[in-house]
Amino acid sequence: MNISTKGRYASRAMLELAMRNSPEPVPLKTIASSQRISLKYLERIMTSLAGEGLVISVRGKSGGYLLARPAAKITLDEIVKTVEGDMAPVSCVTDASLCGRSAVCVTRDIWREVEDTVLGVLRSYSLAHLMAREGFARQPDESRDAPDSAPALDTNKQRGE
Amino acid sequence: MNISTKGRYASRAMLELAMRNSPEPVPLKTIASSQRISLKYLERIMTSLAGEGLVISVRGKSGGYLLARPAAKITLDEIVKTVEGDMAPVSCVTDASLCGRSAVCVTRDIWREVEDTVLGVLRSYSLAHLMAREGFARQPDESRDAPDSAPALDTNKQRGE
DNA sequence: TATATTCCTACAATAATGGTAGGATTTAAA
DNA sequence: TTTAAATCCTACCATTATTGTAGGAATATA
Ligand code: FES
Ligand code: FES
Repeated sequence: MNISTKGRYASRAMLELAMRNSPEPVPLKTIASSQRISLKYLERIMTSLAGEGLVISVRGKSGGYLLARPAAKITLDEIVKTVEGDMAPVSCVTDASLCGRSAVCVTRDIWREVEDTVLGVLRSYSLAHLMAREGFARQPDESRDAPDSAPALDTNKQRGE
Repeated sequence: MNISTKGRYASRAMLELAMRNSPEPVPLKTIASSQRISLKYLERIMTSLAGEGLVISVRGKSGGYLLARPAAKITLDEIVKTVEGDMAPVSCVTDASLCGRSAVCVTRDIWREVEDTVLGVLRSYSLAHLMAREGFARQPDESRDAPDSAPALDTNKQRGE
């Protein structure tokens, strides 16, 4: 029962992308250093996210990555699923032919329920939700008294694996 | 996101133990062959279940294993947890010191929620539930018309991984 | 005593994870 | 036009986890 570094790195990178909310593409060098993730590894991760249409990649100088949709429309299950691949805790849930007599298997339904439940939890969180948790939640009316020094985000914020 | 063979083998072995409902200890040789699990591997799995008090082991000739409690009182989460170990999808959920700044980490709470949810699903299934799904559900009043020939369970029933 | 069992520990083959390395390609800026 | 900064691609590799196997020691019954 593991969510590998890929899933966690991808989540953190996407969250940072959301928080920066930059109109210009953000280069991975920036995110890699702020999140302390190997650049090369992160490249591969982001490439697959781009392939799935969650981010838009801009090549060439002053290129980088942009969220493909508003942060409120990107949920964790999408991110985790694309980088982790199949989320079924047992392979036969996805492909019944892998197990001998899957038709009569009792536990299979339960593994399936486990998968559905996990994805349900992840689907209930969008990047916007996560941003709100970070304390960047002063959307509607500026009501909360924010610290004067704008929370800079330069040094490794939300570090921690 | 995986439940390894240990968790699945343990579940199937326990289910078979429940279905046999034998007053005499059932030797692993029997279960291993009926479930097509390596005997030596199964030994190790059952030993840890015994250590956790889910089954009772009887050593020596004509020994074997017995459920330590009625099938209705043993849930899947206990089985899976003991053989799989920590079920947290990310290690810092269990031990916060493993992640740098876990105090300010947003995603950590979510990984924790994932773990809780999975365990919740597993906890909602007892061995008795699983037996019922197998069609051995004639508990309360013998109302359902059971096949005359007692369902023998000898050949590999509920095979499939 | 012979036999059938659990218990214990060490080893090993395979697969998955978590990267690194080295470039090729693209594109904006100088 | 050149240079530099970025993504893209693919192959390799080290480490760890998984999934067992092997061989016997301990235990208890018949
Ligand atoms: S059929 Fe795959 S777990 Fe039973
Ligand atoms: S502190 Fe471990 S995931 Fe954030």
